[in-house]
Amino acid sequence: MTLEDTLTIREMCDAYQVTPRTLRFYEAKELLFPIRQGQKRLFTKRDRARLKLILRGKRFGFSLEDIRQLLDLYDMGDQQSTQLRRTYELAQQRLAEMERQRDELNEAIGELNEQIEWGAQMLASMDQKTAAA
Amino acid sequence: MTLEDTLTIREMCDAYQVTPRTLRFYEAKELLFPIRQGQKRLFTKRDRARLKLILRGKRFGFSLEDIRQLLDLYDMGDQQSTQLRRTYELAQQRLAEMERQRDELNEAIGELNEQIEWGAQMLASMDQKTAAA
DNA sequence: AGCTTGCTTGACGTTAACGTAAGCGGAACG
DNA sequence: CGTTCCGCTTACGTTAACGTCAAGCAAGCT
Repeated sequence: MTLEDTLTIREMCDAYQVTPRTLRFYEAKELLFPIRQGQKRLFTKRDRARLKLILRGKRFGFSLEDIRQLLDLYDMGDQQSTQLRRTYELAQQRLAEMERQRDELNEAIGELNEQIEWGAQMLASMDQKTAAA
Repeated sequence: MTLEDTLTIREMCDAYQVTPRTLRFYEAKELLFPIRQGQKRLFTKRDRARLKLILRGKRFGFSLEDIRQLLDLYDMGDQQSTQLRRTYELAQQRLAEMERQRDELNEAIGELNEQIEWGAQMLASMDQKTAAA
């Protein structure tokens, strides 16, 4: 029974496709805070929510350190406004950075497309030769 | 006089905003092939063309090893079309990957914006309180 | 008791793309 | 001739995000 609604390390691994090493690593980096039952880790609902966000962040190309900062934005209930404001600014910086990255990526996609078309034409002409022979 | 139309390592660095270490590194990785005059490297027109492509490739997020393969696409006079086709496919894969990343990034930007608005409203209400006091 | 299985904590290994420092060889300048 | 540049090679250092042992406890099965 999962009375406490917690998962063992292995259950977490199976559920999220990560290794035990990864989960312990994230704990060491203060991204997760599993509780202990004796020696063993038990991952709570909160840990699962955080892990989802961590994995999403990673797909976006954020570093774990960046992610740790963003995670704090989600948890903050009613902190000092100075602290909140600082985090707010941090989020805006990230956003600007992300938009810049997106724009560069779009530009790169355009250029790469040109290159590919170039290569495609070359391939087409070679195919013609091959077909002729 | 640049009779031979070659650049020294420092001229290259200034021209392309890279360090000497980087150029030597690229040579070691067989991305560039400067000729030698005694001990010193001299970078030819071909090296300059390749370096441009290397730097562009890096902006696209290719690894140096990927780039080395792509570079061969440019040099290939009339190689096997199989090889050319492989490289062409590699570029397309990369493009798909980049588009996927861009889409995820856009999604993330949207979500992050929501969070920020949330935080902004909270800040606004706190400012009102502060002003009232 | 003995063995296996699962989890734990170190601690060292790995990859990419360079940075950085040490030490040496010529060339140019005063 | 001494010093200052510039460049060369060799080689160790760096960062991120884990992988991969090593060694050891605790529980459960037989």
